[in-house]
Amino acid sequence: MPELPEVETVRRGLQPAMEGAKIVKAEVRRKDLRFPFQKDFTARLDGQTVIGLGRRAKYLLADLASGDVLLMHLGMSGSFRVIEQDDRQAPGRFHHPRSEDRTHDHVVFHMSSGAAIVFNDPRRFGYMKVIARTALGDEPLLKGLGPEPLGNEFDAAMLARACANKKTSLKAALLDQRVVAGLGNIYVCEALFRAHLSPRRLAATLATKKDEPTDHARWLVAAIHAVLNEAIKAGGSSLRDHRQTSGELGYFQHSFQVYDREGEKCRSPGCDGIVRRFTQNGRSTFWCPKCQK
DNA sequence: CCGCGGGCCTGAGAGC
DNA sequence: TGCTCTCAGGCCCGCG
Repeated sequence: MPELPEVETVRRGLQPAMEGAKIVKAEVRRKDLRFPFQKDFTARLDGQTVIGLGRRAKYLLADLASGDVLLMHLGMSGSFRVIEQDDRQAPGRFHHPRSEDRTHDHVVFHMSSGAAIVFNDPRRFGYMKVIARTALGDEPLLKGLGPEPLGNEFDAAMLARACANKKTSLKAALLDQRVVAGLGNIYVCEALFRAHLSPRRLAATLATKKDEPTDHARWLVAAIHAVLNEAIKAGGSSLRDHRQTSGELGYFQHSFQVYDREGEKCRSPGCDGIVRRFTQNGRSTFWCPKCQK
């Protein structure tokens, strides 16, 4: 499911239920998600107070009082929902994708407040792992990640430098988590559209020969900032699986300009182009050939 | 080192 | 209705 705005939406939804609360018991309902659970996974969570809930790229990180960090990734289809104590008696009251089908509820955190936090993931591309906070810097899953797109370090100069020696397309470069961490297929398509840049353009064209950022790099950074901030404000995009932790839908999908709009009219003012789709590195790219150059 | 394609899973939707 | 096929928001790994 989830790109940065969806993960951030989930983080904000989980925060009130997790921060300051204790995980009385962690329940794991199968032996693996994408990877097998660590042998001591539940033992390291049981009885732990959650100090804070953060996000790095598409990862959620729960800081525990023990000094461990619980690392969580939603994969393609992972979702969390928070069931308040009052609602646990009446499960029909909250909405959830496939709300009748609890088959894919793989992990439950039973919290000291009486709330249950349930992780559901049909495709099981998601995963969870407990690591020592002191080992965060060596964690292979996080090690290669580029800058946060909404962080201070990410600007046109940095993006240009990261792309300067790339031999690949702009689309592929923005999907590369080493270049910038947190974008996925939807928001890359949308950002390129807003910047009026072709997904086929070479990534290296964002930099001059002296590795200085071009105006295109500046447009693109502005477009990335705008689309992510707007999407977060909208609670993310709900296509198939993404829900907020309350069960509510995000609504940024109504603001898509190109994603999933193949054959429809370009929404750029004054442009009469048609949105097209093609495959790049095995993924669908949506764009307007008329106003993205 | 880099870039690409395959594979991991299940479910939804299209077409027959 | 039901089968088969394609596709899906991510990321690791092995290959050239």
